Amino acid sequence: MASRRTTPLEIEEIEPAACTVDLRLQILQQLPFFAGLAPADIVAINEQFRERGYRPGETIYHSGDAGTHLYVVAAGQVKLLRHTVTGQDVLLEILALGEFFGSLAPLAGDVYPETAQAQTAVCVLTISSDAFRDILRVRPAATLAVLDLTAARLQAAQETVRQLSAYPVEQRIAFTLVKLSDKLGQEAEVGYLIQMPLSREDLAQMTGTTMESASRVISQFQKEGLVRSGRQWLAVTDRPRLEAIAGLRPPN
Amino acid sequence: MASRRTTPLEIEEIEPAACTVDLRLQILQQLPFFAGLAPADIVAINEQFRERGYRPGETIYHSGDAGTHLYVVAAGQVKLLRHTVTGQDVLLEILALGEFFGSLAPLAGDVYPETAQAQTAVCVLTISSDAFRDILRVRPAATLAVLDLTAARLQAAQETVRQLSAYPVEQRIAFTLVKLSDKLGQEAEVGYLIQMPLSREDLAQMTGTTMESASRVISQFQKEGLVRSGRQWLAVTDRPRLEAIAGLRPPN
DNA sequence: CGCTACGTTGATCGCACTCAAGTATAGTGG
DNA sequence: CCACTATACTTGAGTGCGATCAACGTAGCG
Repeated sequence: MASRRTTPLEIEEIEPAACTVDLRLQILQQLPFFAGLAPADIVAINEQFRERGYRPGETIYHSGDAGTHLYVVAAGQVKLLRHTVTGQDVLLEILALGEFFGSLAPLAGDVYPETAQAQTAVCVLTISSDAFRDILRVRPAATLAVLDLTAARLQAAQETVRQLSAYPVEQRIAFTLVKLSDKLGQEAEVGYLIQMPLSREDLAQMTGTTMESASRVISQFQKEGLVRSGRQWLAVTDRPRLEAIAGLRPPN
Repeated sequence: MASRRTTPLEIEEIEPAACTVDLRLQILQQLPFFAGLAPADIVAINEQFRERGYRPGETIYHSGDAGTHLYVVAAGQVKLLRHTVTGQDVLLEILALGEFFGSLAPLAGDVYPETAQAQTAVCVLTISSDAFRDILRVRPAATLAVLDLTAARLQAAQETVRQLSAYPVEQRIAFTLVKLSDKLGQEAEVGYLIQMPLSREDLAQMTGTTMESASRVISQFQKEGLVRSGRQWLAVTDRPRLEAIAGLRPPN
C-alpha cells in the first residue's frame, strides 16, 4: 500500500552535465557580484574558474587545510562546519546556488577555519584566492557586492550568537526552520517543504543542541501541527505560529 | 594604609581636544583601509567626516534606528550589543581605535541591528553610508581592505557560535579574557592589565552567561592565580594556563 | 528480506540559572 | 577627612533545562 519511497524530496541525480562550460557562463553572470558585467568580461572571468563535482557527504576542504581557493556553489547545497575537541560539530551555514565560500584572504600560511562538506550532490566553481582578488581589484562594484554579502553573513552570525546566548532550544529550532524554509522551501503536498536532506543531527548542529533534543522539539512541533517531518525531510505547515515561537512576531 | 584609589586602570579624561582636525587627519591616514592613500586624498576624505564625543555609557545609536551612518573609533572603546525580549543584552564586540561600525549598506529603510554604546569616554568620526560607499567605489584597494576586516569579524563571530554551542562557561570566559588581553592588554604592576572598565556583567554578556556565573568563574581563576581582578578591572597573571583552559593549547 | 542508519522516547544527572542575602569599593557631600 | 550611599561584586541554596545514557522503533537500501 505504501509506495517504496516516502521521501517527498526531489533527489537530484548527479549529472555530470550540470557543470558544462555553457552552464558555467550562465551561473557566473547571475552571481550577485558579477551581475552587470559585460559578456566578454564574463567569458574572460569564466576561464579562470574550474568546476568540480562532489558526492553527498564528501568533504570539499577540511578545517586546517591551506586556504588557497574560493568556491562558488553551482548546484546542490554545501554545509560549513567547525569541529570541536569533543567531536561535536557545529554547522555554521548552508550554502545554495550562487553563494561563495572558502578563502578570500591572500595571506600566505592562512588556513580554512571551517570544513566544507557536500550536503547533496554538488557542483562547485573554484578559483585561486589570488586570481579572485585580481578580478576584484579592477572591478570596485563587484568588490562592494562581495562586501555586502559578507556583511550580511556577519549579521546573520551575530544573530545566531544572540540566540545561543539568550534563547531556549525550542525557539532556536523554530527560528532555524523559518530561515531554512525561506531559503530552500517550496510548495509541496506535505506543506512548504525544505528542499534538502535535513537530519535531526543537522538541525542539532545548527542550533547548538543534541540530536535527542532536536528530535523531541520536532516531535512536539509535529504534534501541534506546525510541521510535518520524516526521515531527512521537513515541511513547514503553520508558518505564522512557527514565527511566533521563533520570536519573529508577537505571540498574538 | 590603602590608597584612596585601588583601580589600576588609567582613566582617560574626556578631552575635547582629542577630536581636533589635526588628529583626525592622523587617525584617518592610519586606518587600515585608507593606508597608502595620497595625503591630498586623505584631506579630501577627511572633510566628509564629522567628529562626535560621547560620555561613558552613552548610546551612539540604538538597535532599530535608521542605519544611515558609518562610524570610526577615534578614541576610547565602543561596545556593540543586541537586546533580547527578556531584557538580557548580548555583547557582540568591543571596538577600539581605528575600528569601524554602523552601516555600510545603502539600502533605504535599513536599520541598525545592534546598539552601539560608549564603554569609556569616546570620540568617533562619522560619515554617511552613501558618502563612504562613494569613497570606496573609486578606491578598490580600500574596498578590499574593508572586505578583509569584515571577513575577519565574520570568522570571529563564527568562532563565538562554536564556543556557545559546544563549550562550558569556564572555557568561554577564559577564551574571552585571552582575546581581550591581546586587544587591550598592557603591562602593569598587577599583571597584564586589560585597559578598559570591564564588569562581571560585561563579561557575562560577552560569553552568554549570567553575572553570577561570571563572578564565580573569575573568583575561581583568581584563587588559582590565573588573574587578578577588582571592581571593573582585570589583569591576566598566568596566560599560558588561561590559554590551556580556553582550549588554545594542549593542557600539558 | 535483512541490515544499517536515522529517529524516537524514557530515565537520570549535572551545569548553570534563578533567587536571595550579604560584603566591599569608590565616588559624594558634609 | 570621614561618614554616607550607590553600585559592583560575592556567595549560598534550590531548581530546571537540556545533556547523557540507554533501549527500542522504522525507513530505505542492497
